[in-house]
Amino acid sequence: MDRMTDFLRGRRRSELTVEEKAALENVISEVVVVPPRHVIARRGDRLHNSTLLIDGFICRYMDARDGYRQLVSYQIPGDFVDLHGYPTRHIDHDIASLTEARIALVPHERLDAVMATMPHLAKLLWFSTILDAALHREWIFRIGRLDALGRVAHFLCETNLRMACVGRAVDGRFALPLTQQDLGEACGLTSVHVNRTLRRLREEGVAQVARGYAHVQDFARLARIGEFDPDYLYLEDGPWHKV
Amino acid sequence: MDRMTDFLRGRRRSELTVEEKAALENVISEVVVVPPRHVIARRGDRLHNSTLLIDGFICRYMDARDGYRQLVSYQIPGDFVDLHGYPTRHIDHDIASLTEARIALVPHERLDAVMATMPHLAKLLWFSTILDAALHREWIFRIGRLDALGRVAHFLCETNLRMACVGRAVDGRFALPLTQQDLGEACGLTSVHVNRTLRRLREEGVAQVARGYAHVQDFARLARIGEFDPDYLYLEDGPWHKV
DNA sequence: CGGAGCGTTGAAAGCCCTCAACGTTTGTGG
DNA sequence: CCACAAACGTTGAGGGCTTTCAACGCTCCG
Repeated sequence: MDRMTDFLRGRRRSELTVEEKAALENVISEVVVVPPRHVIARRGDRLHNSTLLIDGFICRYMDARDGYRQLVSYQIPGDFVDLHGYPTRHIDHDIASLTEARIALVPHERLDAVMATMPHLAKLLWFSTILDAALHREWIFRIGRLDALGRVAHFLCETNLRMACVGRAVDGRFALPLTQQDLGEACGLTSVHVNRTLRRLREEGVAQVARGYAHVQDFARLARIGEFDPDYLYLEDGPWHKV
Repeated sequence: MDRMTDFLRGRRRSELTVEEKAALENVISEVVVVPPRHVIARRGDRLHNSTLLIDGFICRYMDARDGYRQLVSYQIPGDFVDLHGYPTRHIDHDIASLTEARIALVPHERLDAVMATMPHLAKLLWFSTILDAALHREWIFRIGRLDALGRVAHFLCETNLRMACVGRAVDGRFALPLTQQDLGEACGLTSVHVNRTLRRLREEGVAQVARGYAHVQDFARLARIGEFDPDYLYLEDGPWHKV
C-alpha cells in the first residue's frame, strides 16, 4: 500500500529493516479523507488514535482571546499529525485541515505493541516527535528574534526544504495552500503586513508566493534574510546541503 | 539516593512501579556540578549522555546574527535537559546554566536497555520530551500573539506552576534567577521593556520580581492578563486547578 | 454573472525599540 | 569592614516597525 512511504523520508536516522517497514504499514487501521478547512480535533480531546498525513496540508493552532489564532505547526505528507497524543492520550491544541487531506489512523494499542516488541522502531517514532519539537524551537526563534521580512523568509526556507524532502518541491517550486492570513498566523504578523513583506521579496527577485504556490528563486539569499540554518531538520546529506 | 525524585513530579501519567523507580535511579552514571552562567553544550555537538537537572536553573537558547539570543526553554529541577538528544544523538541549540546546577548524566546505552526491556518506562521518558514540545508550543503562542504585558504574565504563570509542582514555590513565592535581560530573551522583548512591564505588574499589585525572586500576588489576574491555561502542563489534579 | 473571500494599497496610530543617563546592587580585594 | 568596579535595574525621549482602519481590485466558484 505504501501509505508510510513518506514517513521520515529524507531524514537522518531513519534506516528501517524490512520487518519494521511492514510493521509500520500494519499500525494503520484505516485511511480517511478530510475536506479542506475542517477541524479535525480540539484542545482537550482524548485520543485513541494518532494520525499520519498521507496527502494534503494540516495545521495545528491555538486560539487567543481576541479571536485571532496562532499556528504552532503545520504538517505536510509523511508527517505524523498528533503522535505526541500517544504518550499523553490527550491533545493541548486544535488541529484543522488546510486542503483536502488523506490521513491514516493509527490505533494506540498497535503502538503499544510496537513499544513492547520493536524498540528500534519505537525509537524512530519517538525521533519523529522530537523533530516536531525541533521545529517548534525554530519557530520560537523565528517569531521572537526576526523582523517581518526575516520571519517570512525563514518560513519559506523551511517549507521549501520540507517539501523537497518528500519529493514535492522542484527547483524551488512547491504548493503552498496558505492564505496571507494563515501565513500571518504562522509568523505572528497581520495579513496586511504579510502582503507588504511578500511584495518586497517579490520585487527583490528572491521569492514569489501566489495562487497557492511558492517559487523560491534565490534560496541562498532567502536563507540569509531569514538567518536560516537547516540543521534542525535533520536532513540526509543531499543537494539541500549546498544551499 | 533519590536523585530522580522530582522527575515528572506532579504530572499526570507518571505512575511508576518500584522496579521502574529503581531502574530510573540506575540509568544515572554520575552527578556533576556546573558553575553559574556556564555553557554546557553547543549546537551541533554529538551526545552520548543525556542530562537530568537535579538542582539549579538551566536555559536552552539560539543565537541570532546581531548578537542577541532567543531562549527556547529553561529547565528547573526534575527536568531532563536534553533527553531529545537520545533519539537524535545530536543537539540543535545551545545549553547553558543560569545558576550553579547539579546535573545527573545518563548514558545513552542505558536508555537503550530501558527501551528494550521496559516499554512502559520508555513511554514515560518519551512523555517527558513531549511535555517539552507542549511548552514550546505555548511559547510560540505567547510570543506570537500576546503583547509585552501578556507575555511576561504568561511566563510568570508557567514558572509559578512548574516550580510549585516540584515543591519549590510556596504562596506564589519562588526563586527566579533570571535577569531582566534573560526574561527579555525568553519573551522576545528588550530588557528595557521588560523593566517597564514588570513595573506595571508591580504597580497593579499582580506580581513582583526582584533580586532573583518572584512573588505572584494575584494568580487569577495574572492568568487573565497572560491568557494562561495550565492544560499544557499536564498537572495532576491538585491545588493548581483552583487558580 | 454575481457574490464572497482573498489580495493590495494608503494613511495614521500605537507599541516597542534604541539610545542615553543615572541609580542600585553585588561581589571582590584591599 | 570599606572601597571600588562591574553588572544590573530604572527612567526619559525620540524614532521605527508593525498594526489598525478603510477602500478597492481581483479571483474563483456556485
